[in-house]
Amino acid sequence: MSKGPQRVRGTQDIFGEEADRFQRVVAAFDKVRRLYGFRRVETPVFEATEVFARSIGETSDIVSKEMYTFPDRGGDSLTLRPEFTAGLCRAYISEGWQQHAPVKLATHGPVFRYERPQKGRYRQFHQLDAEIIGSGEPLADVELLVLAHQLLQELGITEGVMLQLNTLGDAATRDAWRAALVAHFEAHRAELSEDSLVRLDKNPMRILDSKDPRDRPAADTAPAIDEFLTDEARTFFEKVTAGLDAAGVPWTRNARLVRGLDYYRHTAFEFVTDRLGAQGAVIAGGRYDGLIEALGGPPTPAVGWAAGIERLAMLIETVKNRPLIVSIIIEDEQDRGRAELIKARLRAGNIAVVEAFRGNAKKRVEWAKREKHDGIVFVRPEGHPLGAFHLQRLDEGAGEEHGRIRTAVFAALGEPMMLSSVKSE
RNA sequence: GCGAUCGUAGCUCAGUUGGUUAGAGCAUCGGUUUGUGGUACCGAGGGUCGGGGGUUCAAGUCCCCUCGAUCGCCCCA
Repeated sequence: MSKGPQRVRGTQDIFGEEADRFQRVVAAFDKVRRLYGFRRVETPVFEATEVFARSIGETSDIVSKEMYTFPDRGGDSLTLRPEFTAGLCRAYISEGWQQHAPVKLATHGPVFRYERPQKGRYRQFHQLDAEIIGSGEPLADVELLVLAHQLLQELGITEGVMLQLNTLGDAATRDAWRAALVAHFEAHRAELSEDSLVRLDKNPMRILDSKDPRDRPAADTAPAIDEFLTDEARTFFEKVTAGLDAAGVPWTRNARLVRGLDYYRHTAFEFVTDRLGAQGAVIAGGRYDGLIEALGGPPTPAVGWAAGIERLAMLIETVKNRPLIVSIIIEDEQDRGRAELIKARLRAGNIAVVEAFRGNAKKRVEWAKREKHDGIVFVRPEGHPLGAFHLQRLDEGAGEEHGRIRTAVFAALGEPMMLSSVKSE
């Protein structure tokens, strides 16, 4: 189409109402995380490649195919963060945050994955992230889930999103279950899809949630993890579910919800919607008690989740209750001084004021209407018999709104008679 | 990496079985009427029809390649 540089694939320029919704998600998260005592942290957008490679497993082809990795000038390999967790764990180790343990952390920002874009999926996208590092208590899992639930409530996402919950058990449980799964699928090798035959070697648990109908019979008859839960693991999961019930957070068990990497233990969960096509997970997380140790730190239990800001933003309504905004229109630049005074007073009164930079009065009126401003303040010439300005309200219907803009503008402009007089209704 | 659909002015789109100088609305710019409760009037600028190649007397319209978009598969830390 047009010449000049183009947006690179999988990136987005977020503008206008979409940007407002994006910001609303972030604001809600910031509000809620404070209510739970999560501390805001900022970590680098890139890390040594090793941080992510070790967190994901060096053998995984995620590392080679789906991360933005590049050498810096000194020859070190760096990687744009594909998630927050690994970087936060690195910081926990390298910055001595162990002294704060258990520490509750919240952050948000861009993350990067080299993937094919599709609905709700970008190469640079944005996440909210909450982690509790240094606590192995089921209470920590519960608190994160209640926090996530409240975030959705805060955003008005009350329908069409369900919390799916599972347990992966402790290390002993996981190993036993995995072995049983492999044995089961090996026995049904002939029935599996080509994709699942590959999964059998690389990531057998993923066969459980395969979308290929050919895999369903074998997947549906696969041994359930419950048969392998140790007493400790079972007790842990029961405490989590009991906590959710006590907090009034609805959930459903999804025994096929799995995590491929070995350091995941116990709780795994996703808040899932059917409103976003194939990318249905809006908040996902779990307990990763083995990760920090894998990164070279001390054995440290931890649990956390991440949420896609774009996906949440797609689920919320247009921002309502925006602050009042008025257009100011002057007819003659000679009135500039008075106009600036009025603008300053309105803004001091918490009323947003904008002024079209060009066009005659007619065009400016049309612009204000098009932009759906709440009103127009016409600045009158010096000595005008009807006063210094005239307020025209542009709001639709809503009688309450009518009064609101009038009251607010007159209050902000203070003693209107000092500016001259104000036209009454 | 794979598949399907799509790609015409800044934006949203029309463009008949391929046929003369490619259209509309909105936006932009200019002017008229004006002096104000979302649509007054007139006019103008703006497109090598994503890019390249091919078929044809003739291609926005057909074929191939390429790039991009959308949705899905794989993957999903």
